[in-house]
Amino acid sequence: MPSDLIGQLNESQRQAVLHGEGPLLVVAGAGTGKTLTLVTRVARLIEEGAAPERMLLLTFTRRAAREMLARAARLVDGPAPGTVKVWGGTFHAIGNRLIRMHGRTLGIRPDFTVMDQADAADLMNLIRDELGHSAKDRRFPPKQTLAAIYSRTVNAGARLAEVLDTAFPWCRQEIEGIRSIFRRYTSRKLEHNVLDYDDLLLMWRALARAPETRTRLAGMFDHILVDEYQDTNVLQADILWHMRGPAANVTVVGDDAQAIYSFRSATVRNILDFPARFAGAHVVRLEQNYRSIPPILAACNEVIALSPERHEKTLWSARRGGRRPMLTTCLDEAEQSEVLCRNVLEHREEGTLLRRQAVLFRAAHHSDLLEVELARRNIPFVKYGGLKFLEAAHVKDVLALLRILDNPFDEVSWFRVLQLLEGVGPTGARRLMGWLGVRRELPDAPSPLRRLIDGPPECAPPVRDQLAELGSALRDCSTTDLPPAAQIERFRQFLIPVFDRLYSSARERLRDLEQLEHIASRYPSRARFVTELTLDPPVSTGDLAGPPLLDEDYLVLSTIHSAKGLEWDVVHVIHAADGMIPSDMATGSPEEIEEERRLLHVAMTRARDALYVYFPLRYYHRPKGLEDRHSYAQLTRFLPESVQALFDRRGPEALATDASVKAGPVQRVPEVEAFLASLWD
DNA sequence: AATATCCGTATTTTT
DNA sequence: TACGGATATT
Repeated sequence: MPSDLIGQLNESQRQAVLHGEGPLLVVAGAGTGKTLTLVTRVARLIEEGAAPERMLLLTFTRRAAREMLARAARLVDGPAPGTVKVWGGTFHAIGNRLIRMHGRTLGIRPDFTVMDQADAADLMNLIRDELGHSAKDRRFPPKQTLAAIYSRTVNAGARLAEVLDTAFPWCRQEIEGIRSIFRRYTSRKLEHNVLDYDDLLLMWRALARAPETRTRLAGMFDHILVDEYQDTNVLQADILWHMRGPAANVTVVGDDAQAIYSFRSATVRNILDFPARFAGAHVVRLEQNYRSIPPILAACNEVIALSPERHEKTLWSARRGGRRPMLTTCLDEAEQSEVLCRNVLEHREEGTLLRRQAVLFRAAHHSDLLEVELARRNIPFVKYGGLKFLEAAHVKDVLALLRILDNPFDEVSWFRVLQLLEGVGPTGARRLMGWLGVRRELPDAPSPLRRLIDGPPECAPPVRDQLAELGSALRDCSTTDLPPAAQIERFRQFLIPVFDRLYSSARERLRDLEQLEHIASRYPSRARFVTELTLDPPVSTGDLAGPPLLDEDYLVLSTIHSAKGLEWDVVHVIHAADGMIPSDMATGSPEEIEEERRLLHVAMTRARDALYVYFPLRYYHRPKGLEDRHSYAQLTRFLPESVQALFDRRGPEALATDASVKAGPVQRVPEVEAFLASLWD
């Protein structure tokens, strides 16, 4: 390792990089060079002879893992071929790999399919119907809620009753029904060779604990490094504990002031308890911020200082000068979009590329209006977070077809696919599934896929013909070794008439399938493609059809959650109103509110040179309606006077301009009225 | 009995 | 926008 690399680090960073054997906790505030430190540590370990293929780098997203490994490779000596052998990815992605390698010991076949949360919800729904909880006499939690309750319970390792009490009190009376659904849900997944997200962690932990495999797993890695440790949950901490190996060379990096994933059962206790659990852990704190100019950092510090919890760091800036952040009060959302666009373009004029600027918001739909305005002004953008490509109905349709080929006993996929046929609804699909034998009664039952291909069942001719079509599409894709892209192409042919019948925007949806085909062409096998798509879906949706070309400039729109770990020169935080941040879905308990405060802190600390916070005064309730129903919002409670004092302020423009120009309630213009009257009265 | 269709509503955040 | 619920249609 070139010594000047070490020389560029500050004292704390150097300590973290040079730390020898044993557990290490790096408490790293926002913008303190956490990634640089982690990457340099990886590079140094390799330089000193650590085997890359015996290192594991766990990050929050695959994107982060890829980026870090690429940077580490550059540090070692150019794009070193050795570095890419480092195991890197999310807990879920690594779990997926390990379970495919060693799962047989637990009775899991290596060709299992992975369900995303929407699939999990669909299976819950299927079971809910079976158990008769869909009766209308009383309301039972809807499928997404069931999936959410399940996931939270499993990840927290808590009793169902407890989780219901604390997080889902309105479902408390239904606990018996929920329990019976969960029981069947669990066994059903095993029978059908399907794992959900949570299983990837559960089974990994089971492997790491099982007498037959635990030594092998704990012996796989000499070094394990975990990024964003404050956002891991109990299950993940357990996994780390069991995987730690004899030397316990475990490095975790995190910041309790940036914990924003408690809805996924993440707990800051993991980071707080790390020194106790991993005895002899060395602790390093990074407090020097290299990212933001001092006035921005001052505002960020003040926001988090108001948190009643103890955050033992105060960040100080290594940079000088700069302008204070701007708090802009807008009349309404429309004005917010307008002012924002102007600011964005102004910065671009001054030389800040659009992609060095980001708009951050609490919930995915908060940018809806802005997106319209950006499109109108021809400002290109990419949106991260929110509805994913593969949550769109048509993408799920083709994915279900692909899944059936890999796992002919995938109930959820059959249920979806069969309902694509005209004249087949939920009931018809269930009957057909019975005929196909999708619910595997015997361990070595014949494949439903074979049954369909060999000859359609006795049923009404229109359905039978469509089944034959479906069968031939499935056969074409299963018997030859078509590459994944060609299989999608084949299914697209099958889906053209289906989409025309089912969806109003059939053409756009079919275009999306071409997009999918394009993505698939990068994958060697269908199974790989489907799994990787589930674990690491493309980020943008719909009409944007794929990532913009690399040399194109685009503004970044992102939920605050998806902005984690990233930075931009100019950051715009919109909807800084109570009810948005904190979301009024999250004001139930003090803990929830504190998490919302950290969320705002995370958003603000993404900014390097300029920070804008926008607050619309007025919200309209019926976007479509003609009536002018609106209410007035309060500035977010996280920006009280003491924090506002650190901002420059700009008021609502419409009020600031000359009073006579201000648009009142609709004006009467007699001349126009008279003209119109002449046309139709 | 099953499917199609319409309407109102509520909608966080992610692997 | 997608879901659940209710009603209309086959």
